[in-house]
Amino acid sequence: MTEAGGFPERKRGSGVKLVYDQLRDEILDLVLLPGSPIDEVQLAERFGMSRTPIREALVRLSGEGLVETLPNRSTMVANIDFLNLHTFFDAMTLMYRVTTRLAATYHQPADLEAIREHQARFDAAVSAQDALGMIASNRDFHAAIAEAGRNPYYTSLFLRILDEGRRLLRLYYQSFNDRLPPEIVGEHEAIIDAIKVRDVDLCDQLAKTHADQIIRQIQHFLARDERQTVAL
Amino acid sequence: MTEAGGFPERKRGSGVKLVYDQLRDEILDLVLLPGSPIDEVQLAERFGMSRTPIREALVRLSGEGLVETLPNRSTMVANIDFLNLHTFFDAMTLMYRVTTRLAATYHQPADLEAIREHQARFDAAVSAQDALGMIASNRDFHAAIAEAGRNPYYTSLFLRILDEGRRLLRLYYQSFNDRLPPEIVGEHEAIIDAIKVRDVDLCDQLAKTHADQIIRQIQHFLARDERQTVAL
DNA sequence: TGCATTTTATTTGTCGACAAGATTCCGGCG
DNA sequence: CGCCGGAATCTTGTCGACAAATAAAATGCA
Repeated sequence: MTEAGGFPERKRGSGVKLVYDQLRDEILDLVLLPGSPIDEVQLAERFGMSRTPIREALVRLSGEGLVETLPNRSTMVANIDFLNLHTFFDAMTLMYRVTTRLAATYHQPADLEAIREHQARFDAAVSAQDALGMIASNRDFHAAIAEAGRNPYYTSLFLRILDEGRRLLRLYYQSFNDRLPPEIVGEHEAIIDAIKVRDVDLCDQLAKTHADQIIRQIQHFLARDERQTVAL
Repeated sequence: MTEAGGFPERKRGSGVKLVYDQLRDEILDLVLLPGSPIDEVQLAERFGMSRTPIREALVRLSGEGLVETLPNRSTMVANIDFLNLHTFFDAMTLMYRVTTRLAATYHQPADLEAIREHQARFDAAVSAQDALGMIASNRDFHAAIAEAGRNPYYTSLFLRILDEGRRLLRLYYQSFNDRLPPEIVGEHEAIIDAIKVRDVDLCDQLAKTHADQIIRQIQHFLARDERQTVAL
């Protein structure tokens, strides 16, 4: 399990970002399950560095709500609050709408290219029936739209929501190995077109429909999941 | 300047919060001016602790955008981006509206009391012509409304926006020693009433008017400030 | 004198160590 | 047999020290 100190040399100051990115990915991909404790010493050994940079990465993750830390007690991966999912859905819908509207107004040519690129990747994931790829590229697609809207306040909240959503979806795909509804591809295309012709109202409407679609999907999974849980 | 080690004994784990709160206040109150560098060693001496907790507090502040940190270089108090104030105004208006609407729907009796308490404090500050007290209690007033709305996603973004606004207002009050328009008191009362009777649409409308009022005020200050700057 | 380069000094990022809380384990007592 | 309290163990928060990276100063050269 442990290794003979064979760690790649890393530049000064890169350690925190490394462990931050890695931990973040593992949390969002549910490699680290919600509620599971995080041991600083263990991480330090794993990454071959001292506890200090690990600690800083954890503080950052805590700031983004991906990790919960009780004073003098172990920090753990943030739980998913199933009881208040409606607040999540509400915020998600609003952010979908607002960012898409703003993208229609403020986007520049380069933005459309970036958005199309992510959509292509999403399309490829759909063809390959790669559920996890779909989840990731769907997130990137909407993140690119938010970027095009050029409002950092919205973007930061939206990114947080998208990540939380990624975690949620991943939870269900992991359990049931399911697929996202194919309508989503077409909806993405429609959104791109609406952004391109700068039709704000259409963007708003499409974003709302799109959000509803995804929410319905999640609720569908959730209902199924509850049935199984009860069955046991 | 330096002291003979006479620091109040503090509990283990309280150090970070102490320095975090203190720094945060000083940043928002413009005691620490935007763009001014922050010296970790100096802070460590000032608070009578090692650099480690200082560092953690700075990382937290950086996560909230109150501090900007370049790798291997000095961290400094975050600048105010005057060129993109419109994104700030846009987000502020939306958050005013959304949180007030949600408060109308989800508030409970205790919430109204808290809101009224902050409004009373705001009123007192107005009577005392205490501009800084007005700024602070205005922020708390709206924060309490957001809390009553019970959507942590909105609340966290709104708090960040309110703090940024506090810094902006403080900037102008510091320069001109001015007063907020008295209409605000009445607007607050109207908002409280609308929340109490759970009139969502009225809340929305009042929140928008209120946001416009404050934005106009800030822009008014900003225009004046530009004139003075040019005059020099 | 002015510019480029080396040297010094300052500041940050990381480390290992240690002590305060917390947790677990264990034995004593009711 | 179960509950309580203390000892041992583990984890976290904080510290001082050191080395890399940067900034500042000093030196050399044109």
